[in-house]
Amino acid sequence: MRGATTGLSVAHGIVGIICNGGYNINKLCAVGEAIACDRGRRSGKVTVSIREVAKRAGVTHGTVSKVLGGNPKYSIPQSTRQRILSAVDELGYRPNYLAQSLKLGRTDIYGFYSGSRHFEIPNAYIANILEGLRAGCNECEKDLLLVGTFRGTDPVTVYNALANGKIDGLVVFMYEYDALCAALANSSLPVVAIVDPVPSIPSVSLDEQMGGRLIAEHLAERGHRRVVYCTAYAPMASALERHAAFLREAERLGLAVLEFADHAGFEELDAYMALPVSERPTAVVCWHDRAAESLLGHCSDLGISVPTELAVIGFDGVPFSPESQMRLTTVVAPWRDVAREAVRLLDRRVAGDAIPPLTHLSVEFKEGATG
Amino acid sequence: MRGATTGLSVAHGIVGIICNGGYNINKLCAVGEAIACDRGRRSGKVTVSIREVAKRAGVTHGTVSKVLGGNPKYSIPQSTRQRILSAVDELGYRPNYLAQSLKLGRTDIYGFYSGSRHFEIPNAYIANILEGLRAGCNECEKDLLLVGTFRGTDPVTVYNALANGKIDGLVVFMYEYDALCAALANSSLPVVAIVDPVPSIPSVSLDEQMGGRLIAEHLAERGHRRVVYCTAYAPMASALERHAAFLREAERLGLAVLEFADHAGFEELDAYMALPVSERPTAVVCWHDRAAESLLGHCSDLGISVPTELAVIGFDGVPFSPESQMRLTTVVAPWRDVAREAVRLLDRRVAGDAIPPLTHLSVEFKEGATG
DNA sequence: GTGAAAGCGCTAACAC
DNA sequence: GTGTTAGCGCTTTCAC
Repeated sequence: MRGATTGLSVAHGIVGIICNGGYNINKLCAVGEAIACDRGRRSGKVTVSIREVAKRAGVTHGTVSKVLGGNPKYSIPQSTRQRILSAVDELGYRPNYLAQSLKLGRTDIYGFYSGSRHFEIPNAYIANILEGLRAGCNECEKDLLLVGTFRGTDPVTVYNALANGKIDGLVVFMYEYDALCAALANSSLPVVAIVDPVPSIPSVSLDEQMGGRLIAEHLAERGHRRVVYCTAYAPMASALERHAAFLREAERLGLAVLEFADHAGFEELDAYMALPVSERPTAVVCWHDRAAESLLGHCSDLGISVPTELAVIGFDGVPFSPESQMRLTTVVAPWRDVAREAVRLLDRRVAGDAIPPLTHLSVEFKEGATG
Repeated sequence: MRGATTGLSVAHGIVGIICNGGYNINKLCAVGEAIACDRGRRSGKVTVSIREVAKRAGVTHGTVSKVLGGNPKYSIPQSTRQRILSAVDELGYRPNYLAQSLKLGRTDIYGFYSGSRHFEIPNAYIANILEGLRAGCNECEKDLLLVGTFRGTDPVTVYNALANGKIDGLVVFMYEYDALCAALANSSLPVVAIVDPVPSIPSVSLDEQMGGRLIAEHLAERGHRRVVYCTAYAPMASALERHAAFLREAERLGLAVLEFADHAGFEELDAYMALPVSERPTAVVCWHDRAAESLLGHCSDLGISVPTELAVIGFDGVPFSPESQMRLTTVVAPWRDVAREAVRLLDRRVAGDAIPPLTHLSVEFKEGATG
């Protein structure tokens, strides 16, 4: 048995040793800073500014700025530069981002705003989107600001919270009929929409046509003739487009399509299932995996065997942990990539490039055990 | 069958109708803004400032500031106030956050930084932490900045990126032996650590003592005599503390404990399982659910039946979707609450209150089907 | 090569 | 009640 308890008992000691040994603490916790700790934030000067560095180095603050800015256009001799850098070190000077940003009109922060009422990060679909945003921001070296929803729903207030200089660009996730869209579209703030494409805002979304088509083809191939489509609780452009594509393809393939709405419970579906066998649907296409999972529960409750009696097809395919994932037949949507691509486009847009109004990412049919 | 296709075909039309009908577009997309769109950001003045509002209202910018600031200390007559508000409306003025923040020394943004190399949002554990941060920030009306990791690992650089005025407070998630800790502890930036407690930084974490104890008690109750503890890949204070608590309690209860490390594969465990029955362990306690899930896979591969031959206990209990979650016996950790509590404390700290150096949240034993 | 000065947009103390 | 002014910390143009 190994001595893990020993490791624990000295754990606090380790901190001091490693920290003091490894780095110049003066650089991290400088004189000015220590004073600041004592006084608290409100009583007087807390941070050391460029002017104090200048004084200590015997130059003016303009010169300090030139050295620190690193613009090769100004040639500052090594001696002065060295004096300034020493002063920076000794005083523990750190440039104030706010002042810098105000002057430069740039914050190096991208924002994300979701108007969705159903926004919950542990929802794997959302988590993947956030991960994509994070990855994208890391790539282009920006921090990511999650703009809070506490401001309510008044578009003017929300817009003001978004377009006030705090961020250099914005990724949004909202319905195209949100009043905010018009404002953002006309704003000078670079914006990219994800998931639900928004007209007049560059958007990154799934190839919903492909999604709808793949599902219809699969069902037809499997010999289904009558199927049910379970629609979204809200008229989201992306879901509608997939729905329409599905219907088009279903018609072409001779599939009869019944419908019921996700939010309305299973009464309608139950009614369909009570039809005589000749008229009874043999598959349900759900607008997303969660609806499909809930339906599977319902089938299990009613003793409907899946997929023999009823096939169930989802849409999303966001991997939970591989082991725990249900073997749902679904269409895998690259949410992570959607978000990351959005940030990449945003970055190009911010840099002044033109970007495509609409970017579609392919989806992939994934045959599971439910249909 | 319902006509969803109709809804789709007019979808784009809806935008205009709803947006124009519902709100004052001038407020959202004002004159100055429209011009800005044309010119782009770099060519000249983009935003309308308080001075332009002042000019239009026939007052000075100081007066405008007073009206907009809403400080009751200054009493501005209705007539002037009205003129100013109209000008604000007509010009589509929005206060510049950067300027405001620079002046006030406050950004209304809380930051989150994770030094962990394993930071991936789709990991349910992380997702729940982020959700807690989001909820907490929403409660105290702050935006949440995810500080990127692209700056590398040099503590000076990272520290500069954190303590530069960009945020009012910080929640961190890192090992206590990270060099950054010392810097943050001495910084004037209010900081709260989560998950792994950091000495000298107020921390919110789980009651690991309780976690370790609950597991040992459960195993003893179930009649186990020889168990294996699967340890973390890194010496995290929280995991070490739980481990130690488990060992203590196990000893008290007369449980023999073998060990193996998560990262080292299953060779050690296999060796234990090859022992004669009298010496063979009957349960494995994993330092977190992921390790447990992976172990379950291993057992399944080797034909070891769980929990008959070997009980498997996890730690985390973050719910994936309820339907898809494995029925793992585990200890449920309230990650969401840990993060939310951290933000609440941070908010109090920023307001000037004293906050406890250490906050522990209770965990809950959850009996599943694996032990 | 370095200094002086203007100004980013805002708030707040002080004067009238 | 309103105007004036200083200044938050920084960058950058223009003199010297």
